[in-house]
Amino acid sequence: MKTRGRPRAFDPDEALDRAIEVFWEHGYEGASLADLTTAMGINRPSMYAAYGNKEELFRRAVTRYAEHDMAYAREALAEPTAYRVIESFLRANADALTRTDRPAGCLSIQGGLAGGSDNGEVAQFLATSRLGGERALAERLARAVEEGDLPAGTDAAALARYVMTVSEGNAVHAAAGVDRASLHATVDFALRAVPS
Amino acid sequence: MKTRGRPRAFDPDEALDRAIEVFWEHGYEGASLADLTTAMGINRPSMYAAYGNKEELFRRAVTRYAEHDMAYAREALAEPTAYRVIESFLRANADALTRTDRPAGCLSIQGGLAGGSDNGEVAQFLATSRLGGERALAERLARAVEEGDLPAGTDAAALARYVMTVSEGNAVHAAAGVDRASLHATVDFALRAVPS
DNA sequence: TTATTTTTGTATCGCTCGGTATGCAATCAC
DNA sequence: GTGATTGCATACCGAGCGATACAAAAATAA
Repeated sequence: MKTRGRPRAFDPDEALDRAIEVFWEHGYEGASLADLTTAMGINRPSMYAAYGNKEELFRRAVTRYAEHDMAYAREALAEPTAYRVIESFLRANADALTRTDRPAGCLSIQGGLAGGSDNGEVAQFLATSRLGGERALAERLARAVEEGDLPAGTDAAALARYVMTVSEGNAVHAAAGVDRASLHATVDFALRAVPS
Repeated sequence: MKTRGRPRAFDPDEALDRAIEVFWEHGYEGASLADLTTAMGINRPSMYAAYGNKEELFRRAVTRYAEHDMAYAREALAEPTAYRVIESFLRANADALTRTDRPAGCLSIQGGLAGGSDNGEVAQFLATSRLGGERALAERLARAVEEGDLPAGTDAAALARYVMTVSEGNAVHAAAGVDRASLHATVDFALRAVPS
């Protein structure tokens, strides 16, 4: 019942990867359907049939981006100490922001900070997505406080927010063309603030 | 020769302030001429006569924003020590990002990070504008190194970039609705990294 | 084969966008 | 007053937007 009809001539995940890059470079509003479908190598009706509409395509793109392009964030949480969690995250982040085979910066920030023509729904979706990462980091750091890995009384949520702030600031810099070494120099400073 | 003809019925600077808020909230692309002229209280032809076109209006808005809404940045540079320069800047920045009488966040970031339909000219203009602030701070910090106020060998440019990174990250958080106290908590952490 | 189902390509929809042409209103020079 | 000059208001332009209608194409089911 699923194999009937003309078979799809493209790989939805691969097409999604192309869409990710377009959204990444131009933002949600700046990415037109013409840009998107051209990059994806499909026609408009195929896109609508496969993903629904532009906003849904974007949400799927962001989801896939979070799972694949930001896998380093989840991996960093597995580091044994709070300091190494933070360092691993910020280093991998600085590298990811300056990959030569991908647009500079971070989709979840470049996608759209301000509420565009819609009532900020896209921006809010992205903000919620980012906040999810921050909460995960906060939980990991709270565990570190419990374990005595971080000084007692350390505000894990605030420290997590600080780390994410540095990461987002680096994303802004990367989008502006700042190079990898400079981002790592920023990380060098940022790490000095981590309690030991 | 200037007082001939029908007098202008609006104050260009005040109208510009209204335009600033629209760009601030919706970004360059998300702000339509209908939004802008409505907020400015003028008709389309009046806008074109007074400012040229949408992009020119935006550039003037950003310029005025930098001069007025970010005056605290220049004032911070006048503080006597490097640490107080940085603290003053980050504190005032956190307050400015969460003013209740203005949109949350920072125009020069919300205006547009990604290159939209144009070839990223607006994003580049904003990036250059931000970089100007970073350079001014770097020069102030370099002076502090010379004066022995910062440890010899301190990389003033890197420290300035770090401070701006925190400020930009806070702007991203503020745009997402994070409150003032949380931004200051981030500043608390950030200041620990400043060499003394 | 024939009927059914799904995708594809083309051509187009209604709408909103940034930008303007045109005529009227308001002021100054004389 | 009268004419020149400038800003204001309406109505409109071509272009590009996101989204679709429609029919040909390609597969399975019978």
